[in-house]
Amino acid sequence: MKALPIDEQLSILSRGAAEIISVEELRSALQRAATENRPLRVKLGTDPSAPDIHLGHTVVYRKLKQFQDLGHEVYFLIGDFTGRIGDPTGKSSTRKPLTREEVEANAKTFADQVYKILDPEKTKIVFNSTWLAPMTFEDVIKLASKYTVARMLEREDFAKRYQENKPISIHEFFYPLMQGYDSVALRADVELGGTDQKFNLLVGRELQREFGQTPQVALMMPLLVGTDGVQKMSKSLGNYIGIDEKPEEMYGKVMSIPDELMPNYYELVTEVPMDEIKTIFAELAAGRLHPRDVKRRLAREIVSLYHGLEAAKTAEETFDLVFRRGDIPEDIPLVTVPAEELDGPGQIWVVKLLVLAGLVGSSSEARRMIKQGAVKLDGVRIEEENAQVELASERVIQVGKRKFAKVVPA
RNA sequence: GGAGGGAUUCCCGAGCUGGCCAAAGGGGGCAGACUGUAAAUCUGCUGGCAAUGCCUUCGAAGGUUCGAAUCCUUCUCCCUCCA
Repeated sequence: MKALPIDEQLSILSRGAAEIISVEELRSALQRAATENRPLRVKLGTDPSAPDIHLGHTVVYRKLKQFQDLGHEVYFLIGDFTGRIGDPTGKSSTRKPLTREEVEANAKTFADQVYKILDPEKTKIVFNSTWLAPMTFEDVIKLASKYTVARMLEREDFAKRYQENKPISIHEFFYPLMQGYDSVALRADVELGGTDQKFNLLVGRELQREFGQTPQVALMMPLLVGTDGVQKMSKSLGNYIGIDEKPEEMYGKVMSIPDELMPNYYELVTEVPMDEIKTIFAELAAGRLHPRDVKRRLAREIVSLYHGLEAAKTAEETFDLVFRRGDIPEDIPLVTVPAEELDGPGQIWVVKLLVLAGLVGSSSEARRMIKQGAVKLDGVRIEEENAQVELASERVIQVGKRKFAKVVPA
């Protein structure tokens, strides 16, 4: 393994990290790996439910990739067993166990998406049911005996619930234990996770020590803030940027983040070198760079990571066309309007046209949009909700700034 | 086991002396203006329907009434206190 100087490795690995427990241990682990010519075993655990990877997830995946680039091995752990227990949020106490087929299907989807970032050659996908399922009740008791209730209650959400007299099921205590035991089973040298995983990562260290292993280094990455600029990125909050999204969509979403988020995004989800990032923001602060251009660059960087440079450029052009000049994008859905929907030769009611084009959810919504001046046909605003419009040949109808459809009579 | 409180539209939360309730207010979302694309700000909209009317909606099912989110009965679920 041709290793970079340890300090250089450390600086790469520390980029964006919220906390490393501890930096010194990481340094000696890297040192050990270099002298013994043995790659570090880097673990990341993930939920087995259907994956749909967004930029938020990629923060940790990028970190894993950095380990790979430095020659280390990644263990991408799918918590298929853990998933049957339910996570300790108290709410979704029990989940349906996934079938073997579902687990495998999800694993494949995961792999497809994760390999957009990770190097398949250096990635091992593992399932924790492999070692957790065969454990006997006796094994479990033994494992449980290695941790105390007091230490469990250090975990913030447990402590809070305990204090507020909210129920904590015994089985929830096993969640951190299982995750920790995964580290033992994998003999992990490093475990990555979001800051919300701190407690679990620390349990891993504790258990490894109990089992006579060198405790793993816990490397925590911050949770990426979503496009709303407030809450963490998550699919259910709708403030996410999926890595499978179309380039145009992705570019637009990046452009919509608040300016304050830019440094954060540059650091966590692009490959722009730290030095350069510092320069960019120094220039920005000095007023020599326009925030818009800094954000354009960010959007280009992100889109090209997942779709390539060409697609990023095209997305940028489309974006400029639509938003800066108010033109109509090139690639918009074409909807054929069936003849029976027409009211007369080449005539149709706008409201109906909007519904058929799929630009609004109901005719009531269509009326509202028209009243608010959001509807344009070939760039001309429609003012009257009962308007009949001509539809003899292809026309472009638009709702708001970004919803377009080409409509054509059958 | 006993006593009490609650379930309202996407979310939180008023209403609950029966009609003026498609249901206050806030949040979120959407749209318009402004911009740099955003953020911030201001304004408007925010159940459905070829629509100054009609239909469905206030945990579920029944009932009282000309008329029920509002009153009665049963049921389901949640919470608090006592044991």
